[in-house]
Amino acid sequence: MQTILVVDDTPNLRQLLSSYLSQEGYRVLTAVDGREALFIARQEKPDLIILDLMMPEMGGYEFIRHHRQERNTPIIILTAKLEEQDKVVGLELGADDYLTKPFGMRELTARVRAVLRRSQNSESTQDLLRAGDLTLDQEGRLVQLRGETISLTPSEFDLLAAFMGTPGRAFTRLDLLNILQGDAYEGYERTIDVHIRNLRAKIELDSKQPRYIETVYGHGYRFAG
Amino acid sequence: MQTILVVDDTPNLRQLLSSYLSQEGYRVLTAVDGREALFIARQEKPDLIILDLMMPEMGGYEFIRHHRQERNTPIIILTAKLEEQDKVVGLELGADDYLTKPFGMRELTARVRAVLRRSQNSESTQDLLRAGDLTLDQEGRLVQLRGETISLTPSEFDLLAAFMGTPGRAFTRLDLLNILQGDAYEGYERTIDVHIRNLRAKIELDSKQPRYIETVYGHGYRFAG
DNA sequence: CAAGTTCTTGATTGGTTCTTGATTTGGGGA
DNA sequence: TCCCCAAATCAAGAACCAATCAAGAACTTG
Repeated sequence: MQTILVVDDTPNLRQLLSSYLSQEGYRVLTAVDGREALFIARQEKPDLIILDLMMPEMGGYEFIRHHRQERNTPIIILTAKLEEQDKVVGLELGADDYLTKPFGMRELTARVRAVLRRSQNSESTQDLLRAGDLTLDQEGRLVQLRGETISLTPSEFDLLAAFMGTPGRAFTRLDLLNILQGDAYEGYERTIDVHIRNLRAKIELDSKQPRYIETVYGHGYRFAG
Repeated sequence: MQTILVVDDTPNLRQLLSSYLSQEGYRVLTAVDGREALFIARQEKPDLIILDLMMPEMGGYEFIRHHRQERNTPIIILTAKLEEQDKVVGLELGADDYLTKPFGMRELTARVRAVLRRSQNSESTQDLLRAGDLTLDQEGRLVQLRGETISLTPSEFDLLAAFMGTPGRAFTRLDLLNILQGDAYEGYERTIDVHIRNLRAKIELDSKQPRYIETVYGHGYRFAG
């Protein structure tokens, strides 16, 4: 099932889109501004984002810029203004399509289907995760630190990918063991400590005061995002 | 240089689009109806088709249906009518975008660029793959290294084609086995190692320090791109 | 059908990574 | 501040992985 993230500050429109798209068989998430949208997009990795350009807090443009740094989820822009200028800027920024309000639901779903079909064919879904001066390429299993490719062991890479995939989450050691060994994990939680130690040695400037992988005392570890 | 085919029955519009797009650096061909468009498209294989839906002789819908049987060139639809109906049908038929008349030239070029950019990313059907001083011709199943044609076994060729088709991706051995034997693959992952070894012997200067086919420890192999 | 290729297999080797248990360091509550 | 438990560290053995080779099986081609 495909997931669509709707980002709009007006509750009515969120509600409308949400119910309509749900009926069409999509899983629909909503966010009220760019900030929340970024957060949800990181966690849920939606297949498509429908975005209102005019929003308080973090506006649409800004959201696109930030989000594009991390993923290239297709984006459909909603705009109230009929100005050509906006459309052009939006498309240049990397939006995949746009709709001017008011629009019909039939039209919307047609666009949604078209964009999703395209993005599935193109499958150039490069999974690039970024944080600070770290870049992790999931597809290529490559990690760069300040532009330099660094060499990680399989476990180190998998842990870092998990961390960067949901920055800010505090993982327990069991969570992490789970990631490394599947749910049939067994054995020592201390193993994780050693992997964390080795990872820190490779990516942190000062292992004593880690910038990326923080210790959550009594719980586990968290990636600062 | 990219080629755009403009299909419209009104000479004015053909002229306008043609001169504008030429200025933007595209090679522009024109056709007055669907019949002629099909003919030209077969010959010239344009990178993009801009199509007026309302045309005498063979109409826009019909053209799309016929053309899609042969290729999937991206198509932008022009429509005078503001009816939602048309847009929906057009998109369902496989158009990639549409514009309602009247439209601005800035808007048009933005769309053109956006659509071409998208289709280039997804163009995995490119016949000639290049990397460093390697050239792989999919259609002719030929590989050249520094201008010299080299001889690869079928498996070696298929592997190299897969690698060069998505450089930078880290394939697992199962991925590769899949490519060689279809999804009914069976048997030893070590088989892949041997193919890789033989491939390296043919294309790498120093198999110990491969420039093209890198080992991703604990995972598989990656073509450096 | 026979000769020549290509593919697969299994064993071996050298190297990397992971895990473990003991020990030291450090955080936080009483 | 002291005490307890959690986290960091270390080194060594175990487990794992990639490269390589040679021989036989499977496939192609004439």
